Order: sequence, then C-alpha cells, then structure tokens
Amino acid sequence: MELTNTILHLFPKLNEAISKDGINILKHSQQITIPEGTTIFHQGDQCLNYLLVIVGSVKVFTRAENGREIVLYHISSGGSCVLTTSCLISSEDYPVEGVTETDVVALAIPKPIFEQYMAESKAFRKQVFHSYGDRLIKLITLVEEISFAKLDIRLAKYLLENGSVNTPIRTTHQALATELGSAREVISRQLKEFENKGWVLLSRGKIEITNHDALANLLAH
Amino acid sequence: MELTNTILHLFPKLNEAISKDGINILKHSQQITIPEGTTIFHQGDQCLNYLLVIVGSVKVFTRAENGREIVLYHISSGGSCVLTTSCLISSEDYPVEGVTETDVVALAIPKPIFEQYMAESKAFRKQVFHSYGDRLIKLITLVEEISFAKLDIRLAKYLLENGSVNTPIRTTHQALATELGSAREVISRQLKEFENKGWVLLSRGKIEITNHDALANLLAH
DNA sequence: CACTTTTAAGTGACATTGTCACTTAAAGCT
DNA sequence: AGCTTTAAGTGACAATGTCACTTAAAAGTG
Repeated sequence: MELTNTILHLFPKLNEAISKDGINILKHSQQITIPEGTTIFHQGDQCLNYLLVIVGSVKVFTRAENGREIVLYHISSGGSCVLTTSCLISSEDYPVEGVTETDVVALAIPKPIFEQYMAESKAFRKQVFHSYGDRLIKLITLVEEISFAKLDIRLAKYLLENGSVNTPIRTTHQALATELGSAREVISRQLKEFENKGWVLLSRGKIEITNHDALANLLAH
Repeated sequence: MELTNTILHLFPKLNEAISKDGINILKHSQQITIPEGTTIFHQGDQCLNYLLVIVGSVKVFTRAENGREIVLYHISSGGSCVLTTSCLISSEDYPVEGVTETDVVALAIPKPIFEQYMAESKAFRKQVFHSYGDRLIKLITLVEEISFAKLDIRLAKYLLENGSVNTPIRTTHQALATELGSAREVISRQLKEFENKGWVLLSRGKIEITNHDALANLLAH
C-alpha cells in the first residue's frame, strides 16, 4: 500500500514500532484530510487524537492582545503535534493556534490507542519523545534568534530558505513579519533596502531574489 | 524516611508510580548534592541520568556569540530536566547550559532504570510528559513575552515576583538583563526611571521595592 | 590602613526596531 | 469603469540595543 510506505519513510521509528513491537498503527488510526486554512486547534481546545502529519504543513503561532502574531514553528511532513500530545496527557490549555498552511493529510491516533502504544512500544515512545525534543530545540533556537539576531540577517535567512534566484517567494510583508515576529513596516523597510542594493526585486505579494550571494554573505557574517 | 515524603510531595505522579506500579525509585536512583554555581550540563554533554530536582534551583540559559545571554527557564524543586531527558532519548546536542543557582539536591535515575520505568509505569510516563509540557509552555510564554511585552512591564513583573516591600532583591543589573533577555544599560535606565518615580530604591547589588502598588499597576495595564 | 584590583553601575551618542496614523497602489469584483 | 479589498509605502516618533567610555563601590593586599 502506498500510504504505508510513505508513513514508514517519514517516521522511521514507527517502522520499528510496527515490525518489532507488532503495533498495527494503520489499522487503529484514521487518515484524515484537512483543507488549507483550517484551524486545527486553538486555546482551550480539547484534544482526542495524536496527530502525525503525512502531507502538508501546519503553522503554529501565538497572538498578542494587540493582534500581533508570531509563528512558533511549522509542523511539516513527518512531524507530529506535541502540543496536542501534551493536551492528550495533561489536559492543559495552550495559548497557541494551529492552522493548516496547505491541504494536509494526517494520521489521527485516538487517545486510548496512543496510550496503549506508549505502554507497549519502546520505538513508539522514542518517536514521541523525539518530536518533543525537536520542538524544544526549535523553540530555544527561536528564542535565541529573536533576542540575539538582527533582523536583516533573519530576513535574509528566511529569503534564502524559502526562495532562490528562479523561484520567487509568494508571501506578503505582513506574513513575513508574523513569521519573524516583527512588524510589517519594519519588514517593508528592510526589503526595500535589499531592493535598493539590487539583492531582491519586489512586487505585490512576491519577492524575487536577484543576488543570492549577497544575501548569503550577510549570514556568513 | 524524610526524603521519601519530600519527593512524593514534590512529584505526586511518582507517588502513583510507586504505589500502583510497584516502581522502587529510591532504591534504584541516587541522591546527589551539587554546590551552587556548578555547571551541570553544557552543549555537547552526554547525559546518563534522568534528573529530578528535590531542593534548590537550576538556571538554564543560552549564550550568543557576542556573549549576551538569556535565561530560558529555571528548574526548581519538583522539576526535572527535560533537555537532559531528550538527550537521554535521542542523544542530540542542545545549545544550552545549566548552572545551579543554589546548592541543589537531586535524584539521579540512571538511563536503563529510566527506560524501564517508562515502559512499566503509566504514572511515571505521565510525570515525564508533564515536565515536557511545562517546559514547552514556559518557552512559548517566553517567546510571547520577549516579542510582545514591553520591558518596563516585564521588569516590574520580575521585581514583584522576586521581592516585596520588606524583602529587597539581591541581584545585579547584568543578571537581570540576562534574565529578561535585555542589555544591562537598558535595565539600568529603566530601574533609574522607577527610582525617580519613587517605586524602588537602588544600591549596588540590591533593589528595594518602595511602592508595590505602583509597580502592580503597570502590570494591570 | 592606604592602595590596587575587580566588579557594578552610570552616561551620552547613536543605530535598530517598533508604533502610529496615515497615504498610495495594485488586484478583484460587479 | 468604478468600487472594494488588500498590500505596501511613509514620516515622525518612541522604545530598545550597542558602543565606548566614566564613576564608584566593594574586595583583596601589603
């Protein structure tokens, strides 16, 4: 079955859980498809499933009272939602929202099955813990970047990671501000500066990289 | 035994693990005492124990290349070190340091015992997951505060949480800057402003709160 | 005790980033 | 073509961070 292979490829630990521990994940979980732009969880939601993302990407962010937002991390193929997992275990509220950025295919493992797997399979536990560790590192890295790195560096990094000379980035300055935890005007100014230097070409909803090396040079220090 | 009661009081989940699941934590773990100012882990360290803090406090922080530091969180009585736990499981490096802020008494559970408990006791797993969830929330809250909250608010909050009208705070502006992820000069300026308003009294290494309500009023918005 | 050294805090000038109250312009819609 | 919505630009200003110092308190030392 095609899906099985995809899943095993994305979650190597689960492969072990299935082969060694006789865990039949596919049988007891449900494959779900979620359209782009769906809020899959927000503060106060109760969570009844352990979610593994097979295809697509989920944006996890938090919002200040004044409406400003910052993206905490993305869950993409091969990732799982540790916050809902925490909910699963400790039933606490989390001050964050999760929204699908693309159409998403996910595997939902119901809470009782999740707990059974946790008890029975060391490989499954490893997979779950690994997700936790990943998120912790991502969050710590985010804290570091927010508090230490200058915006031009972080912006250049984002541009290089999300586009290249022939593949323009389709996003708004506002979305970028949210991604980097800054303000739209600041991003606009910075991008304009990059444009003046001939490093990018700006148009509504699109950023084209015109000088990759110059941007990369910023990162190199 | 006195220690047993202390531990069970601090870690209610472990109580369950012991009574329900017959886990003999005290027998298989070691009580260790660590003097103040000891670096208990830093980047690249390997970790061989699951650590539960019984008495005292550990400061977990990260450092930028330019030397600036920011405190990520503190592990105090009843807390466990999830980062070393992650290490325990996934053997990855974490870009953080942990230093004891006081003399610390901790319970060290060796890796094999830890894994056995994880397999055998649901309550133990809950305890471990709970720690993870806590850290995740603390980190998310930190990200929110750093990116959204103004410094005067955060500083006032810190002062109120760590001192009162009759118990002065003994710390340096530098340590405070690290705690809040800011720069010493900025903290000094802000404190001086508070002093000019008659809210605090400053001296070398000491901050006395002289107007609790005014500070609290800042937080109230 | 006077002196040197170390550590904490203050200072002013300046750079970066965030905020506010707008304006301008492009893309969609009817 | 004219409206509406959304994206982006703008200038003034506030808040925060950085730098290169100075000042001063505490600790160590002969």
